Amino acid sequence: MKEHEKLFEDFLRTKNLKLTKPRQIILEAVYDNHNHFNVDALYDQIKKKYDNVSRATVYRTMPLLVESGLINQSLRCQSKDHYEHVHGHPDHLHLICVKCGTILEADSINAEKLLRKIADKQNFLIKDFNLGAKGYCSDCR
Amino acid sequence: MKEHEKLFEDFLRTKNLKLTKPRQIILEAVYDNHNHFNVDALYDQIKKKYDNVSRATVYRTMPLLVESGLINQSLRCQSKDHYEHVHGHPDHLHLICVKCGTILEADSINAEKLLRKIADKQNFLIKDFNLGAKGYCSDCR
DNA sequence: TCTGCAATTGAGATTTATTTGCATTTAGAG
DNA sequence: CTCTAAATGCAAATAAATCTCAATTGCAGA
Repeated sequence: MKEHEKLFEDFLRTKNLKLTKPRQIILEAVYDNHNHFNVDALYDQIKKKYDNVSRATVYRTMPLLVESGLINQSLRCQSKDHYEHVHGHPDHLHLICVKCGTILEADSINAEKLLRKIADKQNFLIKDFNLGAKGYCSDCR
Repeated sequence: MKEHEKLFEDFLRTKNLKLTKPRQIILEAVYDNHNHFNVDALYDQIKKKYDNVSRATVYRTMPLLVESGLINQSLRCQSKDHYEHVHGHPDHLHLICVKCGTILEADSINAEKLLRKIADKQNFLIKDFNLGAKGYCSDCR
């Protein structure tokens, strides 16, 4: 059993919930995604391999995955909720309390550096972080 | 004319658009909100003072306000698009190119410090920043 | 001030995302 | 194997966001 599956099962157990087939399939699909995704895309992806997981189940599973800390709800764009799974990658680690759900930030990570990285790769998505000042960019002034 | 109104008008002019009554009313309502809001709430707020601005116009104006840099689309959501207006407050400054729309981050701001501040005030909302690691919080271990 | 045109609007219809109700099925403890 | 709570699929219901279109408005130029 993969680690994230184990983690999810542990989480579910704490709430008297079960790791069912559909939930396994959804989790697997989530982990096949290495970028942002929305429920619709995830559903399509799942439907290619299995044809018996309903959209409603996917919708019902997302909040559980978020609460478990395995995925984040990332930006909402195009009128859709977007998610991304939490990698083992240092830049994506979370400080999540698996007992009470409390998440604390890691003090060893330089957030500014990370923001720059994100900014470089994805350009303007960093505006959602509320850091900034108005003006002109070098190309425009 | 208030400063933000002027800024919005300038922005609109660069796109051959006009600062109309409904847009003024919407902008005013946005600036009466000192926290997050969604279109629905904004619409209700407007309706209390004026009864002739349609929901469609509010929806149509939001992207313009975002593009102008006067408001952000915020991270928080419950299947609704959320916004907040950009204050003059240092923690909320944006580096927005008003010509081409390019936004650059301010290098003098310590993002980590800011993240901590946000974390302190709002607790777990920082998870949207994708910084973290799993574990237990001091209360739980 | 008047005219013409592009931009804008309101109202309602429409599309799309998300949630819910319910009968049926499933997981897992005993 | 049996029982029960949890989970599912389907379809219907909500709710959010967008679009259509006829009517209106703002503004540049005569």
